[in-house]
Amino acid sequence: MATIYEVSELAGVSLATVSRVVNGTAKVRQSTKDKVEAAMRELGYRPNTIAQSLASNRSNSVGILVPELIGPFYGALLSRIESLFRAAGKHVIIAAGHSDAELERDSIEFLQSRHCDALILHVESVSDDYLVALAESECQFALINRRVAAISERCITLDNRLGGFLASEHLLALGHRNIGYISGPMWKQDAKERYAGHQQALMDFGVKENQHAFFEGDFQETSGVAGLQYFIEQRIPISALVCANDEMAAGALTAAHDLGISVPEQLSIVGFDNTNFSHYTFPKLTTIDYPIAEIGAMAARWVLAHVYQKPGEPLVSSFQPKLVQRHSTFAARRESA
Amino acid sequence: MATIYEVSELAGVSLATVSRVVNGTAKVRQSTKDKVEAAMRELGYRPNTIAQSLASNRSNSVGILVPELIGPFYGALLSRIESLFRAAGKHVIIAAGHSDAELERDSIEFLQSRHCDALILHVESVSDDYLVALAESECQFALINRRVAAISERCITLDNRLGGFLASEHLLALGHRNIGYISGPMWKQDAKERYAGHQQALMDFGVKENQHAFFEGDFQETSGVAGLQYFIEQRIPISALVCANDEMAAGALTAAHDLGISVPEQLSIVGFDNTNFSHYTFPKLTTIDYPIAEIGAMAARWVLAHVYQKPGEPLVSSFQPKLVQRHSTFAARRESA
DNA sequence: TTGAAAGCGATACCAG
DNA sequence: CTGGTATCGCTTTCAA
Repeated sequence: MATIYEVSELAGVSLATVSRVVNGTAKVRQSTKDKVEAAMRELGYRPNTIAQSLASNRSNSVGILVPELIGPFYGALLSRIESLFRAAGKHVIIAAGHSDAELERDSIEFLQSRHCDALILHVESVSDDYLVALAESECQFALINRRVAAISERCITLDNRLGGFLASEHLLALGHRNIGYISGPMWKQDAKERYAGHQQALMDFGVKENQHAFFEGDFQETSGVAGLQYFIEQRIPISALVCANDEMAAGALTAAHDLGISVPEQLSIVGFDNTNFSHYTFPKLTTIDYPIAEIGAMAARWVLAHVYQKPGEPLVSSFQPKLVQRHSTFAARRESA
Repeated sequence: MATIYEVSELAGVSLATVSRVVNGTAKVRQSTKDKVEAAMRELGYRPNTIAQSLASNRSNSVGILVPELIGPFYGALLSRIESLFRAAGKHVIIAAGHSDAELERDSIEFLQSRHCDALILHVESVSDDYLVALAESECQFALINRRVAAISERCITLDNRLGGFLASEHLLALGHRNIGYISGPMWKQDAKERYAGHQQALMDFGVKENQHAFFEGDFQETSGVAGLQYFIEQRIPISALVCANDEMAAGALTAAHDLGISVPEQLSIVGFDNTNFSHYTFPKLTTIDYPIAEIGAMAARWVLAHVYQKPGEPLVSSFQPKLVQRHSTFAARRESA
């Protein structure tokens, strides 16, 4: 591979000049520029990104840390982020944190050791303090799906509370009064907020929450089946069920089939996230749309604007979820029936 | 961040010596080594990977090119590959080719410009010749899910033909004789092979293929619904349906529900891939397991062995799919009934 | 076993 | 507008 040195020689100009035409960092006379470009073409020159990074102290790479690479959720995020950065000539380095504090810290260090210009973090286990400290070091990063007050200008989130509210409001409006709730792990911020939204909706409709109609799951399918089984065994009377994500909703749906409970006639179910499989279920899942790809895109724009000085459309830091009504929810039977 | 220079000064040794203890490239007296390590610890030294790359001409990064980041399939692949390389101190740079020849080539160039030490390619549109030429350049890469004779030592594949065979054999053994087939785009190698396996099974059972019971889909859910609709409209009599992937099977399942066809009683359906949502469907999908994560792991091992001289377990280049029997298939009704 | 010094391929500052 | 040159942080001969 040709180096900048060979190009400068062939074009009969200095190293510095070649660098200028490559980067467009300063004015160069058109005729010189032409010579240089001809030389570059002739040699098939392509700048060595590694050398560029070392000299410029910028790696043109951004690190992305998500909980999992597998599963229906983060793919959409990564996909969007990758294509945006790709178009900007940056590349993404991807790591998985597996919702484990130590692994998350490791991953961040790993990404930093790779000299990423910026990070996009979707972390759940690491403490707020850690993130604040990280922000105080010279590390540039955007935080997804988590709001930390001290660094809120870097946070891009979904209004999870509103999402939880919408899910339950939908059911309440349909006439349901006995609503079960299968939550995510309550140590996770989003799980907590979604649940808070649920409670808010109950309150707004003047419905008293049945403390027993709550089951703490783990966002996995299996806890969806466990949750529904629990409610049935405990004879908790419910005509509707909100699950804090689609996986658990799918699990509950399966359990309902197995228990001979027909959905939505006997039991309405609503999920959360609108993952790609939510319309593969039967009946198709009513759920809350989580615009994860948009959020990823926004994080990418944040980086482009703050780190690469490429301002684009204005940044928005909070997104609104909305209800996607499909076939797993149904009007409650009249009590008089 | 401390540099190697500062470490050498603090430890009272030369740059070269520090480099030696960092890389273990040569014997260093234990006492010197201790001094150096103490100094490194004191300064929190971490080598600058960019400088290492420039000097050593190795980037410790491997590029992964897959068709899509989104969707249920490649996440599993990426996940496994990432964790294997991470453990080996390498990082992965990920790009998407979107099944488009130009984009695939672009992506490969992009990855090369990033000076990846090796690539792992899952490409479908680029020609065999291109890949052979690429192999003849100095580029190191492993090819996933595609067999190119001239470079077969770099190929890691699933026996798609066997998979197609197993799917249809299962149905035939269940007594089905009118079997519809919804294939992937026939220009894709895997789609062709799966179909060939299907034909083989029919032949083995002495069943004549109904040419009209074939529908060419595009591996997307929508073509699954289109396919089943087509068979029904054309009044092609089928009691079973094999779909060349799970997405299309899920689509066919949905269509069956909508058309009032009960699965599996009136129609058995088998998918292919065993994607993570295949047990969210109702009934749960019988399918062919595609050990995509294992295949990814093998590709990673190939790279570790061939590029980084870290031999591990022996390499295998072809994987066997197997049938995963769930609830979407059922014995054919006796003809006499 | 250790040190000195020459790169690796760019960037960027300082003159001219 | 262009050239010279120091520099980025590390690896890798070559000698000692």
